[in-house]
Amino acid sequence: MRTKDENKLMAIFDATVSLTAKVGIAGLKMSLIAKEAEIAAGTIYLYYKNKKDLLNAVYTNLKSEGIFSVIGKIEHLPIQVQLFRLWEVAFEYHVANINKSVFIEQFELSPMISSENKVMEEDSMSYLHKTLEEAKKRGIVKPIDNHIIMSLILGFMKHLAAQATKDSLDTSEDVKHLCYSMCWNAIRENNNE
Amino acid sequence: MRTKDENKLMAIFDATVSLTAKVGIAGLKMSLIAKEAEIAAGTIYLYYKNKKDLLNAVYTNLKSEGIFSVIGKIEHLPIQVQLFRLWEVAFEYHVANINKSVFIEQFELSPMISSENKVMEEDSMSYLHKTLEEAKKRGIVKPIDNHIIMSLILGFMKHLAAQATKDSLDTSEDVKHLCYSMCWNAIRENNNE
Amino acid sequence: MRTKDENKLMAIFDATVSLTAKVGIAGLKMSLIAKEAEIAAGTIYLYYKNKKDLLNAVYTNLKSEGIFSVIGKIEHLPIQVQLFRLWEVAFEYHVANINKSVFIEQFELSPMISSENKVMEEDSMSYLHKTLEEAKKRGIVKPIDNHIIMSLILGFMKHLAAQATKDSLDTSEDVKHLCYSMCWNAIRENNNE
Amino acid sequence: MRTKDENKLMAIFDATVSLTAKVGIAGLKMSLIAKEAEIAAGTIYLYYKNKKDLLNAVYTNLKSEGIFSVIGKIEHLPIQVQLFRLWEVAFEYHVANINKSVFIEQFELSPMISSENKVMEEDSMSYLHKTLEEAKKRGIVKPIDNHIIMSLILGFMKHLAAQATKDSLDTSEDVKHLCYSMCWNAIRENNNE
DNA sequence: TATGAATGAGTCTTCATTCAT
DNA sequence: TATGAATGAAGACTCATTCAT
Repeated sequence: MRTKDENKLMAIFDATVSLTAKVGIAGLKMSLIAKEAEIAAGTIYLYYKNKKDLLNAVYTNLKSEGIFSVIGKIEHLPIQVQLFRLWEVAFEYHVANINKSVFIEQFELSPMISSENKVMEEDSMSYLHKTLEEAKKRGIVKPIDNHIIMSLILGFMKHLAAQATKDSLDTSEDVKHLCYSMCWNAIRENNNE
Repeated sequence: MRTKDENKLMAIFDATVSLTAKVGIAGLKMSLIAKEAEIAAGTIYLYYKNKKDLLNAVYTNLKSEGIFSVIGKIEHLPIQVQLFRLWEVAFEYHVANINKSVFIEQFELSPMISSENKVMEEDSMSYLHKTLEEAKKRGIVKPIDNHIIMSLILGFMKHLAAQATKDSLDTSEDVKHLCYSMCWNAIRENNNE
Repeated sequence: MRTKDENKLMAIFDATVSLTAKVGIAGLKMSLIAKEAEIAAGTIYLYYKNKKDLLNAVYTNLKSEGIFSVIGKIEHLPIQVQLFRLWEVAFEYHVANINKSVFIEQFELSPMISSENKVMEEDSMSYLHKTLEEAKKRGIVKPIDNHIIMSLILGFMKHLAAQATKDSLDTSEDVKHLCYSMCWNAIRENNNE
Repeated sequence: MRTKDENKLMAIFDATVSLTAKVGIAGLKMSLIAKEAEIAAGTIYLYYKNKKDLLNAVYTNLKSEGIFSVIGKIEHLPIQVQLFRLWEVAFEYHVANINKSVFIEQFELSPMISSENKVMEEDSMSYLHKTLEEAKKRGIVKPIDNHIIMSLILGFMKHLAAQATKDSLDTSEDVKHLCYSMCWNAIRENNNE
């Protein structure tokens, strides 16, 4: 492995993601990416066949990046605690990587997305999916369609993360607990109303 | 003489919004807009100075379009019912107008947004804002920062609306009630946990 | 003859000439001509087949307009006086009609000039031409090629007229006499040096 | 890497001037300039921001190009001889560079001229200006306003140069002497008439 | 491999001309 | 006949990609 090359590849990758968050997919120019990555425009073509290829490679990479890969063993914990850990990890990922979320969002609607990527299913959420199913089976969480539950959790999370970035909102431990408890109240069984 | 056709303005407007949802802001070409609006490319320039102007006009218009303008008098209703009505109207708007949401999202990050529009504050939500404050004052809703509450409501709503369009999810009356109750459980006081 | 039409024709003609002097042939737009002539753009096409036709018609007209048509009988006068009258008339024409000179100059180099007009010979000067030949024959004027003499006279005249317009130079009777005497000294026989 | 080619700048410059003389400012297209300069259309934009900039740069350059910069020391010569040298140099410049004169003339009336260039004063003539003043002071040249003298000299010169190009007139040493003597007779003191 | 000047296909935009009124 | 909105061909300009160094 040539370290030099790996660095350039990484630089191009990072430049692409962070620039998209700055100028949008419509403002993303090869020359800009090159400048951000501190290389020459022509150099990008030593690593990627063309712009479409570059963007699709970045996208594939981001999509297959497991959000929960950092999480340790948690199966032994009470399911409610498991859910909190998952939520927390996902939230922290979103706050720390809004650029990635933005890139994904922008790219998915762009004309450059390949047909393979168009059908690509986000699977980093399957872990959460399974845990929710388990919780429903045990009667801890209401038997709501997972699409809806995950819309609540992810929609809330992404929106908040976006706000957090834009308006530099506070994302302290307290806020995280509060937000999680909101989600929890929304989906848990027995709100005894 | 042919009289200047107000419909054309509308057609351009609609074409711009729906095309953006179809091909993204990066794929939005004047010639495409013209074709979608069933006019000649040059005609657009009778109504808008250039592409940037067109997009900014569409954006301004969408942003100032009051989501809640359709709502009747509701101040006399119990605040919980008011909140449901607001939620319902917003949700229905989002489902019916995802294209608009998509356009706004895409455009806000594009290099074509004018500096005036960059600072534009969405004010169609002030109604919801006020009602939430009132509810908090009365102790019906938890004293949570409105940014967070609205992130929950809007994030959830937008995500669900997007899903609904993409995967043609069901958005029946039941689903609406369910989703609203989830939101409500998340924010109401007295979940007696 | 419909007076109405004649007026419009004239208005278009005048607008074309004066606009060219204002914005140059490169800035001459049909819409501008229409506005200057206070008619609608489409109306021009009732009188001229297209832009090229209009400009060529204006050009032909200007070129065949005899500068000396206003001059009375002068053959009986001494040739020196004849020459002065010719010079004076030409000068006054140029000062009063710089726009026309400008149009001719600009149009002759434009891609819109027709091949017929390209070969068109300015014949309004033939009168001057003949008189000069006569003067040379009589030994009053030096036997210099008419091209050169007329370059002196016309070049000087046009340049001065252009200056006069631009810097609003004085063109009093005195100045005219001075300028003419300069020309005269340049071409007359017997400067006994 | 290909090094930025100074020749290209020159080629664009030359192409612009000579094309204007060929097709007029109204026929001047970026694609034509590129073809004439034997480069790609896009390449022009590496050197100039846009068409307006290119033309104004060419203009500024031409205007500040000192016609008399080639002239050697002549102050020690009799003023009459100095004047002849100046005239000769100017004439030769005009004959050799009609394209430049044509460009200047065409451009000054075009809508693309910048406001800075609009007020730009031709200063390459200040040398001639000074010499004329000196000659008038010494009583060699008639005390005529310099505007007028220079109109005679320049108007004559430009007209003749234009004729020379169009009708391939002879511009031999003899012709130059003849023309200069005509100018001289027009302005010198003591024509003892 | 790395560079960035050069290229030219593809957009945006203008404006002569048409056409419905 | 007169209008000016609408058209679309043509020209300006951008930017992904190539290529000489």
